[in-house]
Amino acid sequence: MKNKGIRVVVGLSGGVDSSVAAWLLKEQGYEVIGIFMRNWHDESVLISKECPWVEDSTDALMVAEKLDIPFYTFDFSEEYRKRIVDYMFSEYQAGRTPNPDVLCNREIKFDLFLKAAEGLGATFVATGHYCRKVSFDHDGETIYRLLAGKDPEKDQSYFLCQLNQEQLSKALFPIGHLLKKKVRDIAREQQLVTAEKRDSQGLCFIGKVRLPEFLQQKLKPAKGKIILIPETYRQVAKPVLPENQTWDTLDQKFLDTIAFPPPLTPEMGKVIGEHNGAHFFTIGQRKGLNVGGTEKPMFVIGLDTAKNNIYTGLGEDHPG
RNA sequence: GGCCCGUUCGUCUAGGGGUUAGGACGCAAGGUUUUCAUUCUUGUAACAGGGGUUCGAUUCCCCUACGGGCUA
Repeated sequence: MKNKGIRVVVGLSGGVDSSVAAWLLKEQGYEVIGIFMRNWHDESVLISKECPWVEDSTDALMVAEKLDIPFYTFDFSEEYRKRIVDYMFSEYQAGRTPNPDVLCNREIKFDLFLKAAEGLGATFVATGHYCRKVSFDHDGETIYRLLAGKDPEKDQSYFLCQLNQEQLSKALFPIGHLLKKKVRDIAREQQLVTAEKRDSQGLCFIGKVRLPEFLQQKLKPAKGKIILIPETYRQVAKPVLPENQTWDTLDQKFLDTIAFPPPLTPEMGKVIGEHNGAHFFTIGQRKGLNVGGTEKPMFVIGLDTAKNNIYTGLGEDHPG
């Protein structure tokens, strides 16, 4: 049988996707080991009911039993805090919006988890991500390329964008070529307990949190100004492509002026409210400003965590 | 001190003798989304106070309070 004797460790989250991924691998003849990771212990930050991980780990175990594969639990919570959560705090502190789950894949699932899997003698690590991997030869070297999942509604390739070739070479994504509906159909056919379970949301391994409350573990609230920038603030015209230049030949200076427009300043607008800390907000955000009475909804268009200012604009088509 | 005008959900406002007092923004709860957001759906909430007139006042009249206009 194809793939016989090739050992694969699959991360079982307790959801449908990884359950079906594990089943597919087994069908394909691999020697499959299921691992549940628990990387977060503080339930108090969660929005919904307590201890979702209990149910998740039980479900993962039941799936493993159903498939008749070995099952273990790993705990990387200490490293998860250091590498992912601390990074989140520092990015928000700096007024930026991090993507912890992208980092989580690079640092946890395809680093610590991958190494642990290799320790178990595995050749590959598999997950229930909706994305695909292809390979081709270039100068005698095998190059791996990450592709979007086939289901356009569920594509998760974005979360794996920071994997390097080494990591990618060890990765398997068994459900990337399937639609979500098909995955659920398989789960039902195989009578996996996770078949009807709803999709998980929020931060991977943590869950759905109220961001400002979560961040307050480390970041202190501080009153600051909300400044409304009028739609007419921009004096600079839209950048025009210089003569006899194409997008490929543009010099760095020109690109920089497009990519980094001059920062917003308080003088450009007027103070219309107060907030509890610019580092709790993100550009594009609408909710949470607590300013009403405007004709159109107000969005965050800029953050200055040094001055603790939030810049806002009205409506979707504001130049900011 | 005299003569005018205004006061409606948290905010900006629509209405004008019988309305479920409408909308927008905010806020809240759900749905979508394995980041943060976005988005969708539903919901919450008001006639400044006191007297009249009237079958019926948020609406008309008077007074009080608080804001804007011409005048010793």
